Amino acid sequence: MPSRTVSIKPYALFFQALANQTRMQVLHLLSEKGGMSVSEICNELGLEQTHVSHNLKCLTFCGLVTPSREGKSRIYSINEQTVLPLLKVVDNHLRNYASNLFTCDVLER
Amino acid sequence: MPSRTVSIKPYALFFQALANQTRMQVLHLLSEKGGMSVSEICNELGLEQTHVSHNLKCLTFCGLVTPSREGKSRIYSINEQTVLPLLKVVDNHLRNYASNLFTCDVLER
DNA sequence: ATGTCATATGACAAGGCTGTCATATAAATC
DNA sequence: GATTTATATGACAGCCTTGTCATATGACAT
Repeated sequence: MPSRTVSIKPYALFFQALANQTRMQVLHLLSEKGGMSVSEICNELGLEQTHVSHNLKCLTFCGLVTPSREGKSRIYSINEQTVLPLLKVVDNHLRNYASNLFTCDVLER
Repeated sequence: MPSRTVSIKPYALFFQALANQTRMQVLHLLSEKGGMSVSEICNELGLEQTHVSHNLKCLTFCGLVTPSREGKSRIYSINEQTVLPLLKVVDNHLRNYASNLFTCDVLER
């Protein structure tokens, strides 16, 4: 039995939100170009609206993006305080310790 | 079509390695107690050996842990350079922006 | 209030991941 | 080299996640 029980599930859930190409694409896009409406994201990434909306809901739920009304549109912006340092750590990791991830489709186990 | 195509897949794969309770438990454990053999990890977490080995392979593949022989055992240690800052960012995020994740089982979407 | 534009929601099939079982390999001791 | 101990690998059923389709809601203008 674990000697000190930290609640682990929230961590796994949080990372699950990031473990998806579409959601990572959205985060990268928003982190580079700032707030965007759903349809702008769709156009930029060439993805369907419902597809993007579903994934934005997931990102919103995890506090990674925040929507704000602007007329009929909803502008989504990233949580810079979290996303920017996170991407920085991962950039560094991929470069230095996990370059193999660039040439594979599936996780080994 | 994306105006600037960054390779996104490696990011998603990397986070996928973290999007699992067992693997998060292992990372937390190793980050607190240092290097451990597979059987020690099993005992600490109360998990089956094959289960742990499978997940250690995944973590190793992603460069999050590194094994080293010690007699018949294999000692696994975390990549501190990545894991510690990563957990710090996420700790902070969960506290400030995603406390809802503490009381849910499934990601909303 | 009706129409239109923008976005969200619900449901579901297809595919992917997880944990477990059975089994293999690797190192050390006898 | 046979045995024991420690860990790894392969296969597979069950579950979860994904993207898509059909449809609903919300805001604005007429």
